[in-house]
Amino acid sequence: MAGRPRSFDRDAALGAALEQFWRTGYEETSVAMLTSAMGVTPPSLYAAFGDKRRLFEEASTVYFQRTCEAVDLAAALPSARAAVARVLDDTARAHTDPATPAGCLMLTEPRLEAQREVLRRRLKDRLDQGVRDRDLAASTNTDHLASFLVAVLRGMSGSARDGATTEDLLGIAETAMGAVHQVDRADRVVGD
Amino acid sequence: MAGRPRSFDRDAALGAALEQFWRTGYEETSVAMLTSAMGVTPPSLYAAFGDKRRLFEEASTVYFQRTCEAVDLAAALPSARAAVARVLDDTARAHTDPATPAGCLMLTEPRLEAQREVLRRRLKDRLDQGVRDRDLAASTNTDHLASFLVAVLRGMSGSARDGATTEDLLGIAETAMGAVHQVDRADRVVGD
DNA sequence: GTCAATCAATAGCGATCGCTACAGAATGGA
DNA sequence: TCCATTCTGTAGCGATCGCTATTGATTGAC
Repeated sequence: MAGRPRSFDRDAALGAALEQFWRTGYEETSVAMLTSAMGVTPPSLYAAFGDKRRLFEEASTVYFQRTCEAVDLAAALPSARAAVARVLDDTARAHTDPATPAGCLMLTEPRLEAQREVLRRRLKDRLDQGVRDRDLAASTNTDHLASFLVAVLRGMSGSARDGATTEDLLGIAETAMGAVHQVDRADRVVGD
Repeated sequence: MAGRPRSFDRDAALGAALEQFWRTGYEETSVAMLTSAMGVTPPSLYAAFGDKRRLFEEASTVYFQRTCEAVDLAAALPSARAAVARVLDDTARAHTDPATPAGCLMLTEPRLEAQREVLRRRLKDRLDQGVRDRDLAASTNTDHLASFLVAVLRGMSGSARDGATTEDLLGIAETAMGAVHQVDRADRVVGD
């Protein structure tokens, strides 16, 4: 029944595929690049992962779950403002980590729109909680603010791909924080 | 000396190429897609524009000049804050204009990094002028603010490609404005 | 040891990639 | 009119694309 065991570590190969997709994006990554990065021949790749699209989906799911864990960790902070600051700070550092490709696969890859919407939704939920906790102004438009934050994160990812440094991204993050508790100026003055 | 005249309008063909590049990006746009969009056969394309890369450069230069004109128009507004608001508002509308592809070629295409840097520089110059005019706080970090604005514009472009509406982008733009004159909170309170 | 099952590697499929050789059509100058 | 020149379209170049038929190697079950 049981035949010859596979000669490579599936998880390690998946990780290598993720890094390649991360570095060059879905369309620009050829199967030849993947097999080279994974140390696997094409038939093994297709036997283990189906096809290029499914390999990408599996790899991007790993990536997505990592991202969600980081966001959940930040969301656990006591105030919405602190949570947002943490997400922005983490992102600035992660996007320029020399140990990984620049930028963020989830924010850069066109076909991961659904994951971006999930991220947006999580941010909005945390902001809504912040409004209930009264650490954000009651008049805060959390929809706009969440979309704004995703846009900033995405912009940071693009800047990182263009060669921005950690300090550049931290500057963007710090500037973006200026928009977080100031959606309604009357409330801001009162609230402070 | 003069041989057979070309049978197509070069500028019109260039415009069609621009739209195709705008819609699908450089790498994802094949020469076959270009010839189809331009109504021209491959040899005519190569005779008139050199090769795919040079055609892209010519088309993106047209696009870049249009963008610069719009930014210069906004920069002519009396206050830096008004200029930034205008750029954000224009961008929100342009990125969702049904007459053109969603998003912005200059902000989305990886190989147009140099143009993004020029845009960033123009924004920074206008912000510096705003500091000199005292309509921005003296402590404003115009480098960070300019990088932030490019990141937001870029995020808006990506959101538009994901299907965001004009209203979505206007919400992002409005939220981003909250970060413009609030870089230093002490100055903000005094200044208002 | 034998066999069924599962893997790995070579080699190459049809399609598309960016690009061009070639030949015919259309022009202005002599 | 005839030629040099330039454009146009067909047809196809070599390379790469995503993917797979085929074969031989390696395993556990019996």
